[in-house]
Amino acid sequence: MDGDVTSDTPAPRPVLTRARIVQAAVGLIEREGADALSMRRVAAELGVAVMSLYNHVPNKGALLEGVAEHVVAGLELEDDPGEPWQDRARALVRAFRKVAHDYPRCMTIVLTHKIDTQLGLRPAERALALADAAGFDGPTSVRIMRALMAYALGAQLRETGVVKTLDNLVETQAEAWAKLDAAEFPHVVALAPELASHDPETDFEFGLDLLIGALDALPRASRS
Amino acid sequence: MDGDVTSDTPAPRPVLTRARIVQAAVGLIEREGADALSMRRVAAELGVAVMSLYNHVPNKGALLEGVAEHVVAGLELEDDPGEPWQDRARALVRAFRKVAHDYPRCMTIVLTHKIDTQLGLRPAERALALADAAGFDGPTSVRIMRALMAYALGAQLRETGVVKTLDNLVETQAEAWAKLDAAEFPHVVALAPELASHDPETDFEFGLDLLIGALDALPRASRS
DNA sequence: ACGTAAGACGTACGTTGTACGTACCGTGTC
DNA sequence: GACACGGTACGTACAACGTACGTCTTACGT
Repeated sequence: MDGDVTSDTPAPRPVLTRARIVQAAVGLIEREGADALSMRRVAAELGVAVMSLYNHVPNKGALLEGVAEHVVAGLELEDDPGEPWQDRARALVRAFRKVAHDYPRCMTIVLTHKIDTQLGLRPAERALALADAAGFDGPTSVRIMRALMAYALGAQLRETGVVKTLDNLVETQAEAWAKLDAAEFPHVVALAPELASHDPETDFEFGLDLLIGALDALPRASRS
Repeated sequence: MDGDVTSDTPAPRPVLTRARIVQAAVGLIEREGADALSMRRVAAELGVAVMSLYNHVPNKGALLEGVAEHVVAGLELEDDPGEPWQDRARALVRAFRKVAHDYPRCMTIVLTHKIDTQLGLRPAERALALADAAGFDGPTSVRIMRALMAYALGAQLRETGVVKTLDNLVETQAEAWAKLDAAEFPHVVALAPELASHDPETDFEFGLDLLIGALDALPRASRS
């Protein structure tokens, strides 16, 4: 009566695999935060013993790398070389924004673990391709890529709250505002409402337009 | 003979204080990495028992916040309102670069822990002040601050190698280059030398000039 | 001189990552 | 069909971790 379990569609549950482990880890992190991730919790999530995980993952660090890999694999990088390069650049940076929004609590791990698959190179390739299409020479293209990456990264960190410092405390502790003396932080106090009201979308696009506009104004060999 | 120990300059060694604990933690992190930090190691560093730390720090999380606080306190934010705002903006963003260079391995912690002192607001205040000086209105100033922060953050993360992913693997694994097929990553392969040769200084300034130039070109109420 | 509060310390508990040995199970090879 | 074998699941065990709790020493106000 249990013979048909071995059909051509084996029930995915009992089969333990690296992909399933990573997925469970990602789910756990998104639900309870990166601190809550432990090999025991992941094992419990999958209904297996702790050490069974080590048949598919050498250690916890490798699991975290797997998580980072999984997240960047979620980058939707469809590209239409026919479009103007400005729009392609926007789409690229926005793809970053999307994954960061989809996996907010995984971002810490993505940022602190390297990705040794070629997946990590896809964004770089895209950025270089469109810089090339825009008519920039090699070295400049590399710098453009790095500047775009830097902005995409930083903006996303701020928005998802991975970076707790800087101006993020603004919205959380309303009572702290009272203790600020306007003498030391006049502009911060004066612009309190603007600082408190988050409109990440336009904030993000503002900086993005700034950068792309600057790139557009840059001299280059061939104009489109 | 030990009476003069209680002079006006008490020997800093035996006196256990929060500042000394934080400093030891920072030193340990910079020497051995953030993973090596543990309450026991810090205590050993200071030659005290583990639980003695808890008289000055409620828990490890608070210690990490202290570390983050210490690092941002190192921001050298001298400012001359007389200078053109472009130069002031450059100085501000470069201050970020400097601390990130001074405490590279602490950056992970700085980024993932909030700072509840007013120290965290100093950069924001500076950015808003110079945006104001440049003649931008309130909401725009806030956006400018956020864009500058985003770039400063992202650029520094890339440079210090906190972000292991993206294009950082490029320089480390020279053998990986061979496995890249030029069909999938034509631009990456073509620009390999440029990608490998790191000139962080000019990379950083390139993006910074891009941003500030774009700001300069932005319409605003009062021109300087 | 004495009570009191603060700080340094030791012990102990629960949780973590993982090294190691064991048991099962499907797949060639005779 | 019997059998050895490689891969996988599992349980046990250990060192290191964060920290709650109780104790002891010490400095100080009275």
